[in-house]
Amino acid sequence: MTKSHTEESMMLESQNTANWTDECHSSQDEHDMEKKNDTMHKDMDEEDDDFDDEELARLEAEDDEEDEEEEEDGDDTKPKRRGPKKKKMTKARLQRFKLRRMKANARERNRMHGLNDALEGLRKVVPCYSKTQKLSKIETLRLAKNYIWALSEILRSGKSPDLMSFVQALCKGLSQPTTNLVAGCLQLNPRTFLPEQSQEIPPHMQTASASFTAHPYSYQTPGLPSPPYGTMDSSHIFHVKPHAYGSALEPFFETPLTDCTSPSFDGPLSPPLSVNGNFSFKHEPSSEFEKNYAFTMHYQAAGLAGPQGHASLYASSAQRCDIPMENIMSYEGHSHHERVMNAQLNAIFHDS
DNA sequence: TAGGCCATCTGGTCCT
DNA sequence: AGGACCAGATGGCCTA
Repeated sequence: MTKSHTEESMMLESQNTANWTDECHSSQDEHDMEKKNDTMHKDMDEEDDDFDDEELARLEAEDDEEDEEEEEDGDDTKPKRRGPKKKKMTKARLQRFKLRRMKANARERNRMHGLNDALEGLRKVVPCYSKTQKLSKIETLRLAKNYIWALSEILRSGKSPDLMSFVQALCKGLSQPTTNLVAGCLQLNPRTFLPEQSQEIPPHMQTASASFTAHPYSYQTPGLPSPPYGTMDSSHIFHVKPHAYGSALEPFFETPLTDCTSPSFDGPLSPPLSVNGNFSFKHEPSSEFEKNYAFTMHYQAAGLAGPQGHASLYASSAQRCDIPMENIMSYEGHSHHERVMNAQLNAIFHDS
């Protein structure tokens, strides 16, 4: 503590801690109560705000009176102590301290709520949003960082990466469950693109995705904690309706296609070609919505001003879709977000 | 039951 | 002096 002792800490020093906590009816009790009833938070916060000024003024007044009493009580026989005078822990001071603490707690709660709101906003704009299985805070930040990096890499190079390397970049350093979640959102099998799982990057990716796999800001996460929910069963991931091409898009990457109608694949993925069929719709967009919901929608939904460049960049490609929309998205019932996201990816891999 | 995640409280520090 | 920010501690909830 570099600052001189605060009044509160001095009081604490002079008080028996046990008595202190008894008198203060344990802040943890308050904490427990709060946890049980969320509405109580708001009540508490409001109470704090309403109560404070008046009460504080009253307590200050009481405090002054007691200070005067203290001075009168001063005993000349006792040796004078050096340093800051420790004020006696009066009832008024105790109350005042409690009051300050309550105010500080309320502020801290609000601050954290604001932080969480911001994080929730971030969750909504990273390419994997599920209300039922929310990304953890740390995973949200990691995914956001990867996403930013991946997008800026696209801008920087002016080239579209192939889907695999894009997803690899997104999933860099993410936990297995998050990777599965991202894969689920993208209708991919994480086994097919995760070096950690598949051990090696498929040869066709080594050339096409050099810049993407060499993540300059990649952080090594040795011993990345394995979350308790463990590996998601693939049945959670691939909620794709039966499809003319097979049961899911997963096989697309195990038996890659050059296009939708001729399921064969050889040679390296070149960005535009490689993903052409995978994120395409079979029908022409029938509505303005379908034509335009690409990136602009994404940003609008997030309450952000959509970057003009992106909007125009991605708008056109949404019209090249071949695959029925309803077959694209079905994960966890969040089809809208996923449609939007797939449209973005679709655009990314079409426009170069 | 262990471990991960989270919300909250708390005291310290810095800034205005 | 008071508020913002931060990090440590704690306990609850949830899932494997």
